[in-house]
Amino acid sequence: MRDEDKLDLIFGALANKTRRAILARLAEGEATVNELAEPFLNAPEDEKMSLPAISKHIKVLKRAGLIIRGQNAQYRPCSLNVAPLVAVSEWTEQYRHIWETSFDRMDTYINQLNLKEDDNE
Amino acid sequence: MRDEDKLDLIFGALANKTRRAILARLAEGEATVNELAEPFLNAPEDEKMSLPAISKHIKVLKRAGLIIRGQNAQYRPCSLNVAPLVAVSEWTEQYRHIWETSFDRMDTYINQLNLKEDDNE
DNA sequence: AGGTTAATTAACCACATAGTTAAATAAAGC
DNA sequence: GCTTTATTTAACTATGTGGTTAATTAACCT
Repeated sequence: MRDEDKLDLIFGALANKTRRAILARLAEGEATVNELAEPFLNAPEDEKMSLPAISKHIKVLKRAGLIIRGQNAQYRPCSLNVAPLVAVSEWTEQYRHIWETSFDRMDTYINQLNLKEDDNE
Repeated sequence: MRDEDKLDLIFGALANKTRRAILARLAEGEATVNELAEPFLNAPEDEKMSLPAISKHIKVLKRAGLIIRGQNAQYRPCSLNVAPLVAVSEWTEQYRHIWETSFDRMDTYINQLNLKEDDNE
């Protein structure tokens, strides 16, 4: 698979709040699926989620290379792999000169305006 | 919409090679839909794409706030808005200390191994 | 008014995501 | 061997993505 195409999987994996939360948790150290799921099992109604749902999210993260699975008895702990995040960082770097050169604050302003308009469409 | 949820749209918009190519083109200056579509209309078989396809991609990019539309006669030029890219950059920054502290090269190595294994699954 | 150009929308298809509940697998511990 | 614990898979539903071709809208130019 080409590097360019890996970015599809990586960005796709990051395009979900639950998965980003899982990564944030893994940044503090490896965890089992149950540990990762725990905060979602007993969560406010609108954020509640089942174990298989988390299991699927983990699959997506693994496919993107963002996590590595271990094996320890019946536990299959997840740990964060930062390499794809480095790839994302490098990708965004190519645009840095644009927002550092000139219309930084103005762009931000227009963007906020723009998102508000979108809400009415 | 919360900032956290905007990231869903932003990462989702970036999770596609065609859309990233459109952004790369826009980094060089504003362009009309036809101008953006041109390289895809006459492309090698496997990359060929129609105008409406590009139009849809632009819609996704606009929803994520990555492009701003102008209006000039029947032209509706697109221009890049970097604010969401700044948001992505800031999001990845929170992980930088992890890959800068220790197992940088090792993580990368494991990741590559990992992706190869995935191909066989 | 009629035609050209730019761009979007409609209607459709195939497939992926995101979730559910229920069943299956795998290893551990009596 | 049977039960418990950890995790995944199956089967299903609803919705989003990514593409197509054909039709529509919008503004310009004679």
